[in-house]
Amino acid sequence: MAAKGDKGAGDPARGMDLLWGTVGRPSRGPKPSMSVDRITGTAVEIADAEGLAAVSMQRIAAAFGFTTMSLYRYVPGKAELVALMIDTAIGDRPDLGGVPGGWRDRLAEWARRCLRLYVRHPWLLAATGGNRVMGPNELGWLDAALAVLADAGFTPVEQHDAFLLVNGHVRSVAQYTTGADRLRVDEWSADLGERLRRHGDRFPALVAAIEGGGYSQTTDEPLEFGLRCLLDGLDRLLTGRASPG
Amino acid sequence: MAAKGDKGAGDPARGMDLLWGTVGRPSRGPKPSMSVDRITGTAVEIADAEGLAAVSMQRIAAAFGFTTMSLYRYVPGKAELVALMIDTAIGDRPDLGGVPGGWRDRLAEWARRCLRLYVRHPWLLAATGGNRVMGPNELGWLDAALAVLADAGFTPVEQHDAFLLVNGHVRSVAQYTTGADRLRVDEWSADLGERLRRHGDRFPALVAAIEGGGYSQTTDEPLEFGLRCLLDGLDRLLTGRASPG
DNA sequence: ACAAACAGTGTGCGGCATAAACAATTGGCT
DNA sequence: AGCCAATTGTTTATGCCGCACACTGTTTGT
Repeated sequence: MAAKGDKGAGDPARGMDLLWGTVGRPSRGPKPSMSVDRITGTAVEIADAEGLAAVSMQRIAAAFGFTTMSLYRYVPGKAELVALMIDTAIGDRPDLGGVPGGWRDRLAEWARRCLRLYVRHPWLLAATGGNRVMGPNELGWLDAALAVLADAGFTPVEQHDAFLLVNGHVRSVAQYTTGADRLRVDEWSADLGERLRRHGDRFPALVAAIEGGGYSQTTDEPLEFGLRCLLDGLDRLLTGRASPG
Repeated sequence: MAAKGDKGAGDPARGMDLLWGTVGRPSRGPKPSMSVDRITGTAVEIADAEGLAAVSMQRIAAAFGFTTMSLYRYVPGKAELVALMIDTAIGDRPDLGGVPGGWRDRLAEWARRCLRLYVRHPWLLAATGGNRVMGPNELGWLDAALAVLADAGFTPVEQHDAFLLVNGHVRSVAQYTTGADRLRVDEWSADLGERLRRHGDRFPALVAAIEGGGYSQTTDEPLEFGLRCLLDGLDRLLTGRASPG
């Protein structure tokens, strides 16, 4: 008889407890052969190596030599497992205390470390695509950024909007640089170039830009360009308020 | 015997021809009951109403009263169909000729219309997540933005980086506002609030920001805030170059 | 000693994309 | 007019996927 407050393995609310590490281990019963951490860890390894699509319950279980269904003794479902993967890959909040300079340098450093995360785990972009519940580590990163912005003198709403802005830029650069299916893109890019040359009059600005210097090749250049613009704009907001004359 | 230049229904290179409308209709054989346009159209309708996950070959075929496999006579595979859906949903390039004001106003108008696209088709965000080949309509939107930036006096590389910046902001705001699985989020948000209150010391800036005014409720506010910052930063780049004294 | 709680297995369902072989239809060419 | 080749739509089957359910065996509190 399960009490109404129970959180069995199949309880969807257990996902939050897993995320926050507040899970009570049972006393009776056989000792578990695996653990949520080890399952999540191998899932992240698979995703890092072969992409998020390669992460299936069967694939993870096979890596342990167990059956697929055994995983459901540890994790309520795949959605919860992905949430765990995300928070694991994100890791501890960045320590921006030792960053020299002002709030601009600290926020820029936050962005650079965030981008490094997306580069290390290319699947993170797709996994964090939709609206979802943030885990403690993700909240930690959010808090670190908000702390910098609050210290700089922005209001709560401005902190929120500024975070959305910086985070969006990092994700945009990450998407531009970390190509998941580069192979198929290369396969078609020749065809695309051909068509662009044929329909050049339909895309004059695009053709002109490509011929006039193309696009950035390095990862850092687009990130730093955007950061400079962003921080300049945010700075203008602050200075305009400090000296309203 | 298929010649080496042939593009049958199963040929993956046919995807590009479908995207660009350069497809030769056969003369022999029965008259087709469906068309690529109608298939793509209903696929978009399904995605608009029930999300991208609801779009399956069987679902589309059932909407026509045909079998699943019949679709493969028109489309090489699902990936190509999604590409067609994207370019269909994006639609014709925006006409920014009639927008009063300078390049700032035109670029802002581009961003607003782009956001409207994501609001109208919430699945577009996820569908355009990874690296992929852009269709003619998407290239048109890109060209429209590059034209504004080129006219303002930015170099080709700057045009590219600035586009990445603006586009990223729009996508960021779109992700924040258009919640796909809002239900499950709401289901957990109460639990999250409880945990935030309990672990408040771990996220001081976050708690302070929430208690001090929360976050933006409207769609427009975060978009306009970010746009102002972005355009200010871009403007500074131009004016700094015009008067280097 | 016994029963409750738990771990891992086996089986099976419904859904997904898609490959292959097939019958029916149509038009170009002789 | 008639044939053949090209094309359409169907049938059938394969191999994935997440996951529900019933079952066996193990551990531990009482």
